[in-house]
Amino acid sequence: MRLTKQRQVILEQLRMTKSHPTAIEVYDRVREIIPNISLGTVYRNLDVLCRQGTISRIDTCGDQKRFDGTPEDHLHLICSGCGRVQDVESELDINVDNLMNIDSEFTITGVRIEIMGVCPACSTDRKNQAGTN
Amino acid sequence: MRLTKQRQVILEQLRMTKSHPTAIEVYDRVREIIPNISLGTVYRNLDVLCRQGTISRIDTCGDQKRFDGTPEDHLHLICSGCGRVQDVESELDINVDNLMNIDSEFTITGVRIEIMGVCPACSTDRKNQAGTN
DNA sequence: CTATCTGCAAAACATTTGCTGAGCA
DNA sequence: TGCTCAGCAAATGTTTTGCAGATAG
Repeated sequence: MRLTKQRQVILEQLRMTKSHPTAIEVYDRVREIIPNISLGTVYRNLDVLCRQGTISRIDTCGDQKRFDGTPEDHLHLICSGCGRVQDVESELDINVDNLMNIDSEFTITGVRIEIMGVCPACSTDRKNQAGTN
Repeated sequence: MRLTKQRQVILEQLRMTKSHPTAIEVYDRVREIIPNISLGTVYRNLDVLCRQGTISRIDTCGDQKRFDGTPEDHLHLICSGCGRVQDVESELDINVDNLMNIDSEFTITGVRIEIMGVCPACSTDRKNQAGTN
């Protein structure tokens, strides 16, 4: 795998931010450094980095996928309004018992747990909307 | 809200199946009864029925959304290969403690829990692929 | 040198929407 | 009869892909 300028900057920008940007948000950040990079290149590199395990893809947060520069195991807090994702710092005490008792033809591989919430921006929107009713 | 033939058949087909079909799968089933129904009508009705709470939408199972005719609270088992969704019959003992201890500017509203697995069809695919390597 | 990668543009795919005519209540 | 709804087709938004030229190793 070649370390191109494009791939380098994409990974760097993803690691630099605490947010979990969409492909287009990554594109916008990277364009400030490589103005003529193409969106296709961004998508292709995000895909390669995911396969490699260098980054991870969150595809449970709405219509656009989001990318996470730190694939280490941690919980995500997802805004149900806009899909924004935040890492959860706090430890969460979750007991998942009798997972293996599930009766199905599927091969069980694990559980997916995500915290749902409303981000400050969407919270404001909701209040304003309520006011105009 | 009017009870059109189209709306009636869409809901009926969704309730009739244990699978959690995508919009296009619903469209295909309904077309056997109303051959000239349009895909737009299917999407519009699925949307209305979701807003109403009559059905529910699962949008965490891949690129296509899936629809569930029984919106009562139950767990989903999702195939990580193809996104197929199955209801989980067994009771799962899950303790989620200190959810409210999460330190964030988000307003926490709940937890989303899904069981991940591989369905029989994808399991076979995987084996075949391994064989050809 | 050459296999991999980029930029560009077009294609693919799911979903939404505008419009006009149809049909439920 | 009036207002909601259906069908059709075009638009939208995200992501993927084909191709020809550029470049890392």
